[in-house]
Amino acid sequence: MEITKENKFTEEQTQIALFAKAFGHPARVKILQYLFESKSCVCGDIVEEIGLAQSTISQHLKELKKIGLIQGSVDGTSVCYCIDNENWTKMKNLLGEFFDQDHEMKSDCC
Amino acid sequence: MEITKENKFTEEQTQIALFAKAFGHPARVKILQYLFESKSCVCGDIVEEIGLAQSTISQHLKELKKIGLIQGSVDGTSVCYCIDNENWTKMKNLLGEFFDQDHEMKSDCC
DNA sequence: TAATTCAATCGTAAAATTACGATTAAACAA
DNA sequence: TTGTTTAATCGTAATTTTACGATTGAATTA
Repeated sequence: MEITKENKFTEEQTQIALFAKAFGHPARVKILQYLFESKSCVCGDIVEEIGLAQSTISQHLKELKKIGLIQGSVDGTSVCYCIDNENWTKMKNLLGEFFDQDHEMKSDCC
Repeated sequence: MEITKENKFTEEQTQIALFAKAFGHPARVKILQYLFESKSCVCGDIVEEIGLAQSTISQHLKELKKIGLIQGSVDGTSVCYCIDNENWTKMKNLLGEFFDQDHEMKSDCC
């Protein structure tokens, strides 16, 4: 998604797409589920859990961090990742509203 | 997403990612919003509305159809697209459950 | 200090996505 | 029948994504 075509879409449309993209790969879905379910959130544990190379997981974590869904805090030589609850809620509200469009459906053709 | 790595992820994780991917581009977000809001759902009108080439829109519509979120019905020389409400609901439930994980959060580190 | 551990980054290759113009095929109109 | 309209498909280029091994850098341990 280039910056140059942002005029074609609203901020909201772009933001929905960016959030959705974060869930658009099963590895990132699994990482997020793991962060919710597990007591541990250490990067090394995530690597073992998901079953992809360490550098690949690092890339996925970077993306999730960039969009704001997770945070990482350094703890010695390891890094602990966890859900950013504030942004998770924002995401839920934005996507939730988008999903609930079917309740105010105006269209009647087809 | 190759088929070969499906063993690394559950059906559910893969399905969540596939649905999310459908929303992972602002053009498809806009198309879906248009289909909900507008009385018209003719392909040509969508092309005008979004502001991308006809062939590009056709590709996006194909993806949305493939994942099952929309249906297309031929009407003369034009094609009328609309939301597949049954699958939209399935998607809402699946993604909604995924989003609501924060309510049963077990993790407490960080 | 030297060796070790952990995760980020680099470099790179393969695959997927996005976009467009051109062409095709089907339905309709003259 | 011939021409027109509409949307799908084809071919292709540019960009992005995904994945991996190798390297780096920071913190810890011996």
